[in-house]
Amino acid sequence: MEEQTTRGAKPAYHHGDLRQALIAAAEAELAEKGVEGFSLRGCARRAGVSHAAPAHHFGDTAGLLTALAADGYRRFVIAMQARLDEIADADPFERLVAIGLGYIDFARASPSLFRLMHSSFRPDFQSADVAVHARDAFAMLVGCVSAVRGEDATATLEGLNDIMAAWSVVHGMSDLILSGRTLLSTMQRVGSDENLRTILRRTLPGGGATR
Amino acid sequence: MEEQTTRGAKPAYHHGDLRQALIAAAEAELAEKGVEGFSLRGCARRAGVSHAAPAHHFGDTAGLLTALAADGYRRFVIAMQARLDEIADADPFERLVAIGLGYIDFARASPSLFRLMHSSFRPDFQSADVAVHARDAFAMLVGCVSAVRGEDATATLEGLNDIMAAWSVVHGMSDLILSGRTLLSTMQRVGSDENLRTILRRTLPGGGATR
DNA sequence: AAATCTCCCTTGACAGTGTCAAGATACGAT
DNA sequence: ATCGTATCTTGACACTGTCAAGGGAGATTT
Repeated sequence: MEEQTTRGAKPAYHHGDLRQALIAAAEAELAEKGVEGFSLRGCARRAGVSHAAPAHHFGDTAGLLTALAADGYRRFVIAMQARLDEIADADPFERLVAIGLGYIDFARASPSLFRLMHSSFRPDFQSADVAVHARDAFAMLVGCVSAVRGEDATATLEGLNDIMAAWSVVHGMSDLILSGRTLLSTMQRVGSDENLRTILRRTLPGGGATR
Repeated sequence: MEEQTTRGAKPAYHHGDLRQALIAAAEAELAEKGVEGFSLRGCARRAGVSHAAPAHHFGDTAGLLTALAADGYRRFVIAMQARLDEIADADPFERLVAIGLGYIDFARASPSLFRLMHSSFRPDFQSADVAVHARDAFAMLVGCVSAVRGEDATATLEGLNDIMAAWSVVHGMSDLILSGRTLLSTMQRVGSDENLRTILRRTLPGGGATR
């Protein structure tokens, strides 16, 4: 039974599964060198193949980075879902806080991947592989904000503004923590998980004094 | 009267003022190619000098990018100050909103420079030139948040959290707008200046329902 | 005024990069 | 068993950043 013609995890020709091995190598390369130090030939070396081998599977550097970003968004959704699963709480606002913490979890766990997904233009974000997971992530956000508001948040300007506000807070916190040159993030108290939760509770739409 | 020994705008030897010309060329290169497409030799070509000329003034690529980032932070402060100047309002909270709008102004006006300053590790952020202006920017934020709270915001955990929250909202909005792949920022209504002000008024600490 | 000095910049080279073309190799199918 | 095709390698090209060495113009000294 054939799965896919082009993308599927074809069993093994020479290498085993070079496509997957290259993605793993690329993630190591990315984590170690960052987006700006990323090298296609470096990935090939890590995987133990010739310098032109990646081209056959991914076309060019952008293609490999696109595959990385796609996998990143997939795991991004998982990270947010994990925070949702660990609370039995069905309170909509607490669920919004939870995905915010998951968002930050992901950024901290995979800083270079996060940067690739949000601050680079090298991957092709129009790619279907990326778009499908990115939309999932966006849908989680919209869903949680909608639940808090008790209406489809995309229907009204106020709802859209709440989406924008929630996304901004969480994304901004993640990015500031990653840049690491904030005086704040280096202070243990401010960057602690519990304190981040406090900030989110006070700042996310539907929380704070509004609550 | 000598100004500085190393950095001063020494009048002209062969070129006129190559150092300044290179910075201008570098900014054009950055705006056109982005951080990831930035090329030192490209800057030299733009300035009409040989490929190794920049090295003498800036050492290496990181040196030139550091100079760019330093100038970026300088103008970053100016952009925030401009928004402060245009309101006669002395209300502390409105002043906080104003610097937030200035922050976003800068990001929109110089997206690549903004990215260089916040999402790259190539410039040397320990450099004194960068640090001095970056600290000015941070001081503006701390000052405005402190004014809203009526106390030194860095003195208490709640104050630090307000700083973190305010910074996160504004930085996140800027970054999301730049990435441009948010459904939101493409919608005229959400990205409009007046609507951004509305969001900030509702989200920044000391505003919204708290107010 | 002439020679020297010093700084600015150029030239040339090297290792490394991404990408393309062509060839070798091994698997699956006929 | 032969063929076909997907997989990978080899080689080449233009490009990059960085280093070493040299040339040339202003300033300084004798």
